[in-house]
Amino acid sequence: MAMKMDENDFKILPKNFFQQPTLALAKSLLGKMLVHETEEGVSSAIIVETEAYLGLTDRAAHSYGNRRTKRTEIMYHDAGLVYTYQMHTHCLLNIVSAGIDEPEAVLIRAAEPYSGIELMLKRRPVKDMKNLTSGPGKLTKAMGITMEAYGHPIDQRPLFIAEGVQVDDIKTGPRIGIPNTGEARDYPYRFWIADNPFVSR
DNA sequence: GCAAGGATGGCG
DNA sequence: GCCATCCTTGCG
Repeated sequence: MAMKMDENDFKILPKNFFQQPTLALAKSLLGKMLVHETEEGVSSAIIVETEAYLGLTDRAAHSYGNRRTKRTEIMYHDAGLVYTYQMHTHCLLNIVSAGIDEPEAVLIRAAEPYSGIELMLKRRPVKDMKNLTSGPGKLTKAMGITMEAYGHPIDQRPLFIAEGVQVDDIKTGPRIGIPNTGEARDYPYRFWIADNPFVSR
């Protein structure tokens, strides 16, 4: 009988993994496993694209200029908490980074389906598999991640990040979709795994 | 109150 | 490249 994958095989990354500088964390998250356990089942995907948002001085960040609102409040708290917010009709997933009152975060932009693919296709039917999780709104839909995740510690079930695969070739470039943020538009705060087909655009 | 504007996705 | 869509924000 063949070995079967189950949620117990995932090695959850501890809280201190998220306590590193935001740019370093954004890179470190590439190749890691994003896992969500729900009543419908378990789905997981390998993170292949991230973006860093550096808070107070980064005009593209929601917390730019110390804008502490109900929405951004969680960014001012501990590294490793989930910052979800709605963009148009979608929920976007971020991991809070840096220290208390340093409102920085890493946006998870794209992932490669790993397990629970049937379940993900049920949540988000697509003809081409390349479309399943190749964008920040796509991956949350496919993995059943909603605004309910706001404030959740990402080192705990049912939504967590685990050890994944070795990554050797990381690409860097400007972030996506922030045209009106002055010079911040060109900051090289976007990271992705070279040649991975699930990277957005 | 209300208008403006997105860290998007899908279609042409 | 265009637009549907809907919540958050800032201002009146």
